[in-house]
Parts: sequence; C-alpha cells; structure tokens
Amino acid sequence: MTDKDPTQAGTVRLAIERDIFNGLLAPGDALEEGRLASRFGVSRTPVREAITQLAQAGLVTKRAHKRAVVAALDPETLLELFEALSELEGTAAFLSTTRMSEAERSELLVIHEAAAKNLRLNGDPNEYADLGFAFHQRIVSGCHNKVLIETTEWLALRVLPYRRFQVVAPGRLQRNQSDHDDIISAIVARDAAEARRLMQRHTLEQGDALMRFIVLNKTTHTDFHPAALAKEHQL
Amino acid sequence: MTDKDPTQAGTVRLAIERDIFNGLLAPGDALEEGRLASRFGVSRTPVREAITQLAQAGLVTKRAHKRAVVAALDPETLLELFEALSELEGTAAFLSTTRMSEAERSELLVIHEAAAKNLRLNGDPNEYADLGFAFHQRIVSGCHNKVLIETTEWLALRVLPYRRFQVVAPGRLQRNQSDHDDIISAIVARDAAEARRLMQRHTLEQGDALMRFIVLNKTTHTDFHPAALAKEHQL
DNA sequence: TCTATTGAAATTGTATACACTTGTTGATGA
DNA sequence: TCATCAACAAGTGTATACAATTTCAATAGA
Repeated sequence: MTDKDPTQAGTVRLAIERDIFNGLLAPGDALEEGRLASRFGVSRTPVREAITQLAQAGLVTKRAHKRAVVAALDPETLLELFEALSELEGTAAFLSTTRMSEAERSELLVIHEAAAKNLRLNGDPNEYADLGFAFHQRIVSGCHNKVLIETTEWLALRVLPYRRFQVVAPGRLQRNQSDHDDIISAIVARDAAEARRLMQRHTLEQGDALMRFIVLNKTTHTDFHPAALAKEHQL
Repeated sequence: MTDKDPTQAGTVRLAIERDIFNGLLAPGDALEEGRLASRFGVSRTPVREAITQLAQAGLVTKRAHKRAVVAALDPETLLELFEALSELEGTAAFLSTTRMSEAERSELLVIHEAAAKNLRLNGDPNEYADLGFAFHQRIVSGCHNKVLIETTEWLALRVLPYRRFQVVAPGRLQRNQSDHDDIISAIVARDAAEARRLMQRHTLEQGDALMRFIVLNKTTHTDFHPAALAKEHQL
C-alpha cells in the first residue's frame, strides 16, 4: 500500500491518506481541490489525480461536478466491511497455516509474545494496537497469495481509522490476546480449518466490539469519527 | 460497476474497459495518452484520469513516467485470482443461502433452468456462458453485503476476459451444469456450509480448467491473450 | 561484433487558463 | 412576508502549454 511514488500526485495522495487516518480530515469533510493545492504548494492537477486514486480506493466519494468528500462509514457499511474482512482474514489464516515459512512463523510468534509482554506489564496501548495490527498483517501476508493479500489490505485500510478502538472496550485486550493465543496454537498444530474458524470469528468479534462501542457513544456524537472519539478517550 | 458518468473521463474509461474485454487491447499493450486522446477527440486530461481509475481498479498497471500498460495476467496471478475469488464466492454462497429473498431464489432457479435448457438443446455457447455468469452474479448479490459484492465483482472483473474459455474444454459444460445443480440443491435445502464448499470448489475448478487450457495452448502462443484464443477456437 | 554512451524525439508529469455546472444570494413581484 | 428567478460566485471538468523524464537509435569505442 505504501507506494514509493516520487510523483507529486503520489505525495499528495499519501498526505491526504495520513490526514484521514489521523483524523484531521473527518468523514464527510469536503476535499476542495483549490485549497489542497495551495496547501501542498502544487497545482490542482496532481491534487485531482490524488483524489481520483483515493476515490477508487474507496476512501473518498466523488460525483461529477460535486465536491469530493471523505467517505463516511455508516454503521451498516462498517459491519459489512468487518464481515467481508473476517472471511478474507480467515481464508488467509487457513492458507498461511500450511504455507508460511519457518521464518515467517517464528516472526509471528515474536510479535505475539511482544504483545503478551506489553499486556502483562501494562504497556502503551498504542504499541499493543500496533502489535495487534502486525499480527493480523503477518498472518495475511503468510498466505503467499498476492491477490488475496492485496484485497484484504484494501478492506483493512478502510477500517484502519476505527480499528484501534477495540482496545478501549473493557476486557477487550485480554480477550483479544487469548484469541491470538488460540489462533497461534492452531497454526502451530497445522490445523488449518481451525485457524480459519478462529481467525474469522476473531475479526468479526473485533467488528462487533467496535460497533457496540460506537453505538454506546452514538448519543453523544452526531458522528462517530475516530478523531473525536480519540479526544474523548485520551487515546 | 457501470457508472452513469456524464463526464468525459468516465466515458473514456468505459470505452477503454470495453476494449480490454473485447480484446482490442491485449495485456501488455501500452496505453499511450496522446493517441487515446486524439482517438476519442478529447484532450489528454480526461484520458489521464480514466487511466488513473483503471490503474486503481487493477486493469492496467502504471508507474511514474512510464507508459501505462494493460495488466498482463501471468498464469501465477491468474491462479491467485481464482483462489481468492473462489473463497469470496464461496462466502457469498454461504450467506446467500440464508439471506436471499424468495424472489431472488426463484430468479436464480429461472437462470439455472434456462442454462439447462440451453445445454439440452445444444444452444449458443455464448448464451450459456452469459447464463453461467448471471448464475454466479446472482449468488454473489444475494448475500446482501455491498462490500462483499463489490469486492467479489472487483476480482471477477479481472478474470472476466478469460472466464468464458471454460466452455471450450471437453466436457466442461456438463460438469459446470452439474456443479450448479448441486449448488442450487444446497441452497434450496438451506445447507449454507455445503453451499459454500460446493461454490468454492466449483470456482476453483473453473480456474483450474482455464489454467489447463492455457497451458495446453501455451506452446502455440507467446501470450495467452483471450482475443487470440477466441479467434483460434471460433468463439 | 558487441557494448556503452550520448543526443534528440517521444511521452509522461505539472501548471495555468478557460468552460461548464452548481449553489447561493438578493432583487422583484404578488 | 413569501415565492420566484436572475445574476453572480464558487468549484469542478477540460484544454493547452511547458517541464521533466524516459526511450531509442545512432555513434564511438573496445
């Protein structure tokens, strides 16, 4: 996903992407070409191209002669995203169980144990979230199917801004870690079907937890934008 | 997928898309902005935008300062595509089994029986291919998960130019139809797990059949482009 | 003969100017 | 006061001009 694109359009695209993930650009916010152009010190042309790319990636929506806006994930779409993502990640786990190299498997274990250590010592929750993300990513990449990896990451990208909120739900971290424990066990035991089942359920439950969290906080927010929630919960 | 995009960029995009599917543009062919612009009677700007969109859709590959080329599906990628697609369609069948409305189910049956009739009467193979495509599409759309539908169609789009070659392999049609029979039976019996298993295996086998066909004809072609193969087999 | 290099031609990336569409504001009439 | 519509403002879509990079062929050297 992280293109090493030396072109200005690519640079602008990455900058906008980061803004979306950081929350500087909230869902529903308008992306006005002229302002972005002057902000990045380029002309409208590369900005337009960047927006076109982001639109195809699903991060912004764009209709003819209307301002492009950051894609707003309504709860229904978010749920659908997690449902699809859970199946993809489950499939990846299934394939990875038999296809990962010894090196990949041991790397996965290292990540998992670092997360466990973080949890035991009450470490930085952001670091734990990053480790959790790495855990998922390694399992996905372990399937050695570039198309599947690309597709999964494409979906994961869209829930990325929301995903770290799993950590705020009470008891989520321990549950998350024990899920990972079970998944690792299945992989080590070369039980691909079980790895799929556990991974699929795990990702779907992450989505459910996120949904519950959002619904709980919905009354106090007109929108459930990650940046607003982050402020609220000192993330 | 079929945008009603009144803008020239959208028009150009659809035109190029059709050219790719029709075979006028073969994988590996260069998409030169200037020539396309003069061909469609527009400037390079909308052409560039169309190419950017197609690149994000995966139909063409584009690197900085280099010509955009129609995405070439090497056999390995094609196999990966079918592996990923088979999982997605299997999941869709799983969900559709319990989620399809009565109307959707009966529509699926109508399509299936039309295909059966076509086969019995030795009808037009192209019509059979279209019915087969419709069969898959209805099962996918029946899952009522827009994200999953969109993702599946996104992958299916990339194998679409190659997919109709399943029909040329000897005995493929009967095998294909009996697979569909079994899938329908599982759906009617509300056996979601079985529907998934059958659908997944079915799509994967379609890919395998296509791969075998390609490998068999590989020696006589430097490339296995669909248009060339179509000419060869009077499709 | 083959390889490396160098220059121009071709092609892509970007800036700017203009055309068209959309939305808003304020004047006009009832 | 309110509805209607026209003029304008703001913003997107497109064309064109220019800059930067790649490509390719011709040439020089071994």
